[in-house]
Amino acid sequence: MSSRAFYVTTPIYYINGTPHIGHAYTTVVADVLARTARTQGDAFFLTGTDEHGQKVANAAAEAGVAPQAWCDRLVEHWKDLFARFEISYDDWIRTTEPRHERVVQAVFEQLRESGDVYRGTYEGWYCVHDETFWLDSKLAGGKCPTCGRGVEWLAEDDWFFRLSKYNDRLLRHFKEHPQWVRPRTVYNEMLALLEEGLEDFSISRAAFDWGVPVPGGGGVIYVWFDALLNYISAIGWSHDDATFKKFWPASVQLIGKEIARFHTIIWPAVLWALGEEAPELVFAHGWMTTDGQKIGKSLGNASDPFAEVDRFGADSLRYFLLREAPFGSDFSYSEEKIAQRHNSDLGNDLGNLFHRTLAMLHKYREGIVPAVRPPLENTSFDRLRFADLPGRVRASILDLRFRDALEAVWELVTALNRTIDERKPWVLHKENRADELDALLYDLCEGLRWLAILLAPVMPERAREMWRRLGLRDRIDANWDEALVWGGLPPQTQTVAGDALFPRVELISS
RNA sequence: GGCUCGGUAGCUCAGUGGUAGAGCAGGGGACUCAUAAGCCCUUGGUCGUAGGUUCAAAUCCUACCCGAGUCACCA
Repeated sequence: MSSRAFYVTTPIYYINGTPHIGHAYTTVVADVLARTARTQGDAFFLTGTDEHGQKVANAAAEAGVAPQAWCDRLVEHWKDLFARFEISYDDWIRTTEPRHERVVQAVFEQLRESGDVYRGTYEGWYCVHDETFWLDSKLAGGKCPTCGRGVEWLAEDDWFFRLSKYNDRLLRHFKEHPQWVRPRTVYNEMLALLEEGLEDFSISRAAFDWGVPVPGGGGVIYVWFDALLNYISAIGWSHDDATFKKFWPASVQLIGKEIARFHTIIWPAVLWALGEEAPELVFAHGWMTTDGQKIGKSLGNASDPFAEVDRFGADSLRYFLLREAPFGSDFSYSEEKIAQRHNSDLGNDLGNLFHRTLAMLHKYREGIVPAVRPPLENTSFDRLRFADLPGRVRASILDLRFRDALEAVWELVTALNRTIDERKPWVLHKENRADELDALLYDLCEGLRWLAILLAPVMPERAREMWRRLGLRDRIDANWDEALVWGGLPPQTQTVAGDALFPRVELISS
């Protein structure tokens, strides 16, 4: 990673409905990246909502309210959900905010002046429901191939973006930066599209008015063109150069794979048209599936994310989402799998390690972290083996290999559990080998302190609880290079006994 | 149909030329500080199929089978 500030974005979420677990997924991933990046420097984490377009207008009309009132109501669901998941976003952009609309119009005007936006006529079949133009050859029996509804012939004067002009540069960019779109399969798909050739496309709509007005009149700006610009409007493009230069180009832009075209072809072209750089990395993750089916609201198989948080806890869900599958590919989501991860990894391995260690500390030393004489010797715990652990964990996370990162952390969990069994503190106590017991208990507690710090980006709430029980007062999210030095746990710290960190949940058998 | 990716232990996956791996699940054992958790040992795979290249292939090439994705505007 460069020394420049870290900037991570999620898609802004289209609020024609309420959020499901898939939306939480993308946002949790971004949150883990941001929290990790903050342990080594400046970071900015942007998320938000996409509030324009005909579908939002329609949803509002059905609810019998004005579009803006609809958005104001819906956005609260999203903010509530992300609060439940402890999402530490630095800014929440709404595309209906004046600060955003001003930028969209400024972009439009600049591109109109430079000639990359021009006036043309769009003619073709149009599906109102999907806000989509269709070629005659694509229609299914005269109906919209996507939603099956009727289409109408539309001919309207629109503004077009000169995408074709950037075809060659995009090809070059893809060839020169084979890692800029991940995973590989999405990169290949996009490269294939580029090789087929790009056409200019319409970026305005005349048929409805819920959108950013085209400067000077002539309809509203196409919702996608509007939406993409959130990534730069929020960090000050055209009005706050210092902030913009600090964070752009984005370090990581997370997306779902269904919107890869917009983010890896149209988006860089628009940026280049503005004289800006493309993002460093666009990462398209896979779907969550149930029984091999994509989870989505339209399929009716999306579980209520609020209920899932109530059942398992936000941290267990966060852990599951990152640990279960390699990031990028689809993965199957089920309560059974979550319960298994929760009970096995979190309850048995981590939670029980924490619990048994503090229980012994209380039984043998009144819960007070021993002072070790001489410091940090006479222990069998091989801490040198973990000297490079923080670096490995951070590198894996920032490379979006979350599963690798968690597996690395679990090496420490396993090593601590093994050490207890090998050194048998209950024997040391019975035989009055006080120095050995002190040294062992100290190392175990110090290991727990490391775990709390390393896991804080993934499980912020439970990590804070570990921190509190360990009697620690300073920041859990301090710079890892300074905080993760063995021996950082102050002797004589009074710890707090308590209930299980991850109480077992019963597996559903149905 | 074209293109892309994948098919490795019951499950989720790692492994891209040199004697098949991890976690979970299953089986056995020793212990007791602990959420009947943890620790140790262990069963289990002709690496989708058929050919080919090579001293040597899960790993490279070809064909085929199966699954997923994508093919111009689906947050």
